[in-house]
Amino acid sequence: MKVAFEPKKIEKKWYSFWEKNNLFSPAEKSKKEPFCIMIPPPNVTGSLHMGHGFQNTLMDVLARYKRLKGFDVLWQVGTDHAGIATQIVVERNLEKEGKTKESLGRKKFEKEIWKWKKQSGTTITKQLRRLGASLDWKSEKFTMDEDFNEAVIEVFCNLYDEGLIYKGFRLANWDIKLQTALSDLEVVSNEEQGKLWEISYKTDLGNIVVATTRPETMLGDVAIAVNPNDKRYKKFINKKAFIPLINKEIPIIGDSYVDMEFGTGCLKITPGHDFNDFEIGQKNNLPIINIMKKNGTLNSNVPKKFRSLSMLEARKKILKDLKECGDLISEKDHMITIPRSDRTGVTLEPFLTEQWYLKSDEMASKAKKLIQNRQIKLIPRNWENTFFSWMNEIRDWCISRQLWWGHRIPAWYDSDKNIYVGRNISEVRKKYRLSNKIKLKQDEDVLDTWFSSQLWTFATLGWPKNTKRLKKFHPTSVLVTGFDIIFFWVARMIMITQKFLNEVPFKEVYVHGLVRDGEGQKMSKSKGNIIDPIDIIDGIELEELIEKRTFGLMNPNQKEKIIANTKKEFPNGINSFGTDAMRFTFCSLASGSRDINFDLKRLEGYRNFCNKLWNAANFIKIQCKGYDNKKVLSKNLEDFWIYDEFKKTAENFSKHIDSYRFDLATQVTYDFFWEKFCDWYIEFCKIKLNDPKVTQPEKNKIKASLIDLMHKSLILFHPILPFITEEIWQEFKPFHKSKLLSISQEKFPEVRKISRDFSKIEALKESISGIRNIRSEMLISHKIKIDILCDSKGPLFKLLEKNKSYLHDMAGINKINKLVKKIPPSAILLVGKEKIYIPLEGLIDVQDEKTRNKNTLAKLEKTYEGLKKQLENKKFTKNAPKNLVSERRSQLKESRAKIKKLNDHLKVLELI
RNA sequence: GGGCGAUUAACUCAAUUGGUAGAGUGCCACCUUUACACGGUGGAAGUUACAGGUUCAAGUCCUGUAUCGCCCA
Repeated sequence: MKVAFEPKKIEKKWYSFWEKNNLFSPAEKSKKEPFCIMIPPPNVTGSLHMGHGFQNTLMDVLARYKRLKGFDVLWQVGTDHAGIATQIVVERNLEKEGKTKESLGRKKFEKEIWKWKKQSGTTITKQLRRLGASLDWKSEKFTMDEDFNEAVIEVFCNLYDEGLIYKGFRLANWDIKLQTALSDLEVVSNEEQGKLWEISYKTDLGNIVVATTRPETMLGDVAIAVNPNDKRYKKFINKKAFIPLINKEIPIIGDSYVDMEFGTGCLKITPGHDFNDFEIGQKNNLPIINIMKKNGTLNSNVPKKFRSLSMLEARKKILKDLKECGDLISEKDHMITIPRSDRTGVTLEPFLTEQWYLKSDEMASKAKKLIQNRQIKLIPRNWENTFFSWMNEIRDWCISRQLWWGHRIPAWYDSDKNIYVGRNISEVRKKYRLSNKIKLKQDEDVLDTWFSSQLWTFATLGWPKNTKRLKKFHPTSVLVTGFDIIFFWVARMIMITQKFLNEVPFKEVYVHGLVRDGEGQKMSKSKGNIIDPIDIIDGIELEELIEKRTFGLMNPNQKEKIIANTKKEFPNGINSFGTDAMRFTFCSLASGSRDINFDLKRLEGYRNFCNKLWNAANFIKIQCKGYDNKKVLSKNLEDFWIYDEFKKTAENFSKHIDSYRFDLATQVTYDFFWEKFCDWYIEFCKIKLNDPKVTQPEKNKIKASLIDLMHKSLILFHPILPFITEEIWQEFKPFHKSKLLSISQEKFPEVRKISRDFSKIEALKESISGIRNIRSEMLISHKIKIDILCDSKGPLFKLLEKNKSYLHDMAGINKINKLVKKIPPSAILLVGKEKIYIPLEGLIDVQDEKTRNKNTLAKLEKTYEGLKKQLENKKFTKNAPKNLVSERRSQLKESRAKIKKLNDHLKVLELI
């Protein structure tokens, strides 16, 4: 074993070992209780980011922990075809070759995408392996797999036959760049600086001034609306107005929707290009005029001079023309909410198209009940509100996309555009009794990616076939996901699973936070603050990091800033920390809060922890060289104590993992191993093992205990630190003699209850710490061994005498002398009710000891006063729990005694 | 405008049903002690954003204010 832990040397080898031995697949015939987690399928051509790293670490901890606890675990792996994202990437690649998808045609383009998937689709799965994720690779799924597609078609056909899927002609959010409709959830609305224009319309009763943020849609106006209660405009209602520039006649209507306070109180109504206007139009039986083509330019419904202009160009021209004819009254700055495409960033246009919709209200109300009666538990629970508020306002879901990559909609049309829906064309002909002579053409559109992802929990298990896996693992145990996709994914899974399986998809949903950078900023390419988890694992030079962060920037102006920030934050690049340290850090940050600010400094501390574990193992290995473990354990006080500490730690660890408090689980782990096991237990053992007076059989017992505790600790830590624990466990095989192939097959460590009084060991530790403290404050070199005095009649003397080798090595104590009548000038240490005297002659200045004691006295008096005040309060003694009151009483007693002793001691010092 | 969350040590975060605030990093002092300097020993550091209230007792519960963030309109 090397001195310092080097993760690079061990990680890769163990992952391939696990995979080769198929350690992560569930056993079909196992009678163990099933436990199942579905991975939120990452984009097949994507790459790992910190969010993935965080999320998959937590899932892996759960999966490994549950295996140790004796469950038959399935952690289902797979990837998502990610319709829009993938299509965009492939289109961009083609662009570089001067090709477009149209020039290739649909079939060839699809082939190109599959080619790309084959080439880059393993990136993310390889990265998941680097994380140590114990996924069941044998059952890996892809949402575009043949059988998965069957499930998608099955669901679509059933929903259609039931009337829940329908085709509707209405406004949808239209991305002019992709030329597809999007669902409400793919819209990102942000406040942006815009303008408010006032435009004058001629009417029968003179001019009326309309306020608008989108003057270009004027060409599609069908009415002007005013509030019927608005005294200013009441008389205009039912009169005619004329659109400037085109002089088209439109009615003036009254509608209470119009806000009298906003703008001029006059609203132009353009149902073809505004969602609110659309509704007003429907209500008032107004026509709908669409003035836009699919690519965002104006169509033949506008005068020739505006045709083929983009919306923005049209705006400029219209404003110019209005100005010229004097109809533009004013132009003011105005903050407006601009809807943009989540994917392309372009401004979305409300656009009149025919799309497929899924009726959602009924399914939503059922899903709501499942959360309300806790059949599905959201953790932390406060996400319920968010969930309900969306469910209450759910709108029908636009599921069709005008893309070429995705599940083709199983609908066919005859020449009269009649719709036939079925699993395939032959089923359609049979179902609708259509002869072969009738020509049928399949719908060109594909389904929204989330339509297939919503089937993830059951389609991966074989549905619609009634497979053994489905029976065994569905409903799944827990879903681990971020709050950003509660609506997109979680809610829809609940709805669709309830509908088709009449079950919940999962019993619990652990909603974790989003990983941000050390300053709480969201990590994004444009901010240039992205950290790649693999770079944390392997490390990266500054230059390469800068290169990575500035490559392919949308806005090259940001480059300088990103370089400066990166240089400032990582002047020496990023060190290699290894997967285990990163996983430990992720866990330590998983407290249930919404934002996770990833701080590399924390990472460093936990890397050190891995090193500590490594070196403790190294120590034991050195000590036990050539030792044949007979597994007879040492049974001294400190042995019982450390086993008891381990027992508490293991229990707390379980408790915290079971309640998804990964941060607390890492805390108890760290505390036990470093503060208890290394700082005290190993130090005790070290002394005995080096002590020639200790017999060989006794030493063997100590070795057995060290090995056993190390073995148990490794298993306990394995869910969080899979690689280092596997490495040490394998190295320790000659000691612990397990016949298993891997630590991952072990059972969660159990320790029998130990009923002992540990006050002696606490007194011993307190004595050692106390003496060290005094020595340090008195600046006594650790090389100088000193004598102490203690009352031989009390139990402390016996304890110290028995453990004098510990005091010798750990506190630099030479002799423990009986108390003599004439106590020499000493520093005094209070241990419980007893005292330890450290004679000061020749060691320190008496004055220093006085100051030290006065400081201690002041602290003691402060706590004493506090306790006294509290206990004098009759309300406290009456109302507070009895055990608390008695605890405070004994605390008071103790501090009173301590104060007295210190005062006595000070008096003695005064005499010197 | 509605809703949710946050504000605790210099930084990043904890604190069970209210019971007298803890880690990691950093800081100070000493130590190259035979597992580990990615280490050891000891130490300093907080008016828990602010103002009220409830309570014997408030970081924790209630009300308000400020700042920041997210979601929905």
